[in-house]
Amino acid sequence: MPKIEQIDQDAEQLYEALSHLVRVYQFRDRDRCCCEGLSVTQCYALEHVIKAGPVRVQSLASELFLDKSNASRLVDSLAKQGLVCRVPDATDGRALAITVTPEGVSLYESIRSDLVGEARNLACDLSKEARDGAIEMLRRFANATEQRCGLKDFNDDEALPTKCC
Amino acid sequence: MPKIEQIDQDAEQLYEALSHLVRVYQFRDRDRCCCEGLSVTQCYALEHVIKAGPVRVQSLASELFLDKSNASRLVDSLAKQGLVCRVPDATDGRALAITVTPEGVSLYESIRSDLVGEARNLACDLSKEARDGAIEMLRRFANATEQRCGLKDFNDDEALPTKCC
DNA sequence: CAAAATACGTTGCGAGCCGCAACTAATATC
DNA sequence: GATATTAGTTGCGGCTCGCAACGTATTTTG
Repeated sequence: MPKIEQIDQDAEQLYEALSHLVRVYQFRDRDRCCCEGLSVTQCYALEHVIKAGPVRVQSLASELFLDKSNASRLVDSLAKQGLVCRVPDATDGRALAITVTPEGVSLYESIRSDLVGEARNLACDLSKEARDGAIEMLRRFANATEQRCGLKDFNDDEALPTKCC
Repeated sequence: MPKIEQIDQDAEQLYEALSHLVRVYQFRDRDRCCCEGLSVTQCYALEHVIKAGPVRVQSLASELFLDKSNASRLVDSLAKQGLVCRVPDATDGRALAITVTPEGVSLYESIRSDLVGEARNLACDLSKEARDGAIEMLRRFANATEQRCGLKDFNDDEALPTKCC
């Protein structure tokens, strides 16, 4: 029963696989052709506007780990394509409510259904336990990386991260 | 027995989790502080030099999906830090053999063991089947994205990709 | 063998995305 | 009402990227 060794071996394979995936996605972003002419960042921005309803620039910035200046420029680019609109906020004259247009919704739905469909095809022959394991690992990797890089809100004022990121 | 619906639901969760993970990694790259002062790209470049032995600039470029000009600049940055060396290739006077220095090896081993250790900690309480599922899904996502983006070598001259990427 | 074509790597250039800082306008505080 | 704070925009410099032009070395061709 080589249990410990088995886990070490799996950890190596997880690292390799994650590493490869991230590398591929870096290219995908670089090429700026994520889907339907949107960059990956634009795609996430659109997603956030749709999911979080009318949204402030600052909310978009923190969701995408961007400076507000770039969040503003990102809104520019989406607005120029008619996917979102800048609407004056009713309760605060300084703020804007970023809203999605019907074109934005339908484009996002199209992208999302493509990608969910791809995930479905890739996962459909796996057992339920294997699929659940994959979902869980993806979440844990994301959370661990967020924490390692100090992105998380520091709700608890514990010791600083031990590593620079 | 809601089998189909279960798979659809899992596919959505896979998409969400992958999406989140990729977003976090995009930030991690942006901050240029992947590990020990190396950017993610530099880290992958170092890894390739170590794994593939003395290597040409062009090989590095294709491994990282980069133009050879940027691969050359990447070698510059690693050489400046004393992690790799440019050695004239014995068999071809035009080419260079990029070799890793002892400092490069030890830095990479340190980074790798940190990340493999993190993967181990994140995966150790999962069942074998769940871990295998995670490894398999990461690989499939990477391959699917490569193919969708037209990165793969087109060994088979089948029809072109149906989507722009 | 000489000339042309090809291959390897470097550098120059412009484009895009990034964060920081300065700015305008609106709101909150006293 | 004066001052401080907040939301968002714009200017700036930095970094990475791909493309194109270049120098050098090799391979191909006549």
